[in-house]
Amino acid sequence: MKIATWNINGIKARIDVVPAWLREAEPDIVCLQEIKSVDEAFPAAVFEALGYNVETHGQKGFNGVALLSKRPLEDVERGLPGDPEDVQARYIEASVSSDNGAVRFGCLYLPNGNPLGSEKFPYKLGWMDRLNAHAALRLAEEVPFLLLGDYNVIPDPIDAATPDAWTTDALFQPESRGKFRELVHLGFTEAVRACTDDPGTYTFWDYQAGAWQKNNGIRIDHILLSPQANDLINGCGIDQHVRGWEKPSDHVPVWVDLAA
DNA sequence: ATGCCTTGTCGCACAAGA
Repeated sequence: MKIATWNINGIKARIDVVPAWLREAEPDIVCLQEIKSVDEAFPAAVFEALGYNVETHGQKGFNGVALLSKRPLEDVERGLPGDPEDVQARYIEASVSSDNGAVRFGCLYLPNGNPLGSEKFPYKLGWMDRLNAHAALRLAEEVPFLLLGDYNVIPDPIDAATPDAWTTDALFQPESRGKFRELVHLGFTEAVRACTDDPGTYTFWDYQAGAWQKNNGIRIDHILLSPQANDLINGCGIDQHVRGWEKPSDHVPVWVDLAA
């Protein structure tokens, strides 16, 4: 079972590229972020025609997450627990049944947090605290569980082509990196780093200043595996070539293959 | 240092992204 995450930066603008990648990669489950669409406007029929079940947690103009799955999506939960006042659509969670039992997964779009000094940075850190608390509860269930998405965190200097350029950015602050590390240390395996320690392994390249052509990227889209999910892992990958397609998102798909 | 691009918005410039 291949399960992927991809920040598509707007479903309307990516209505050709996303199906093209689905046909090529044939993932079983896809976690989409930044659909920038309300639920009613999400083009579910396009994906249903490709054999996917669709669940969305949308918002007008910004944010928004969605799940595509060839197997039925069960026990869907929308929104990150812990703050009823939070109206930003950044989290959706569901389960599928497999030959090796149920697999549960959360699709997240973690706040960017820039600029430092604004209210956006503490919002990011608070959101991370809520994510970590929720993740701890899921880990205690001792079942296959994955947290996939755009974390907006550069974990380590090796995860940026030019780490010095990010020292004043919310994505690379010690607080952001520390909370991400705390999350992993709850007991997750970070899939991509378990598969490769190669530098130059990025998932995002800015649209500006020829970042893609220069491979001036960062690695901010991650897949975390509970121990029970990690036991099932066959491999993982980053479909970097998609960044070179016409009208691309600035992020590319990241995926894991599970024996499930 | 700033903008570099791209997206969505009841647009005719702007906010937000990372």
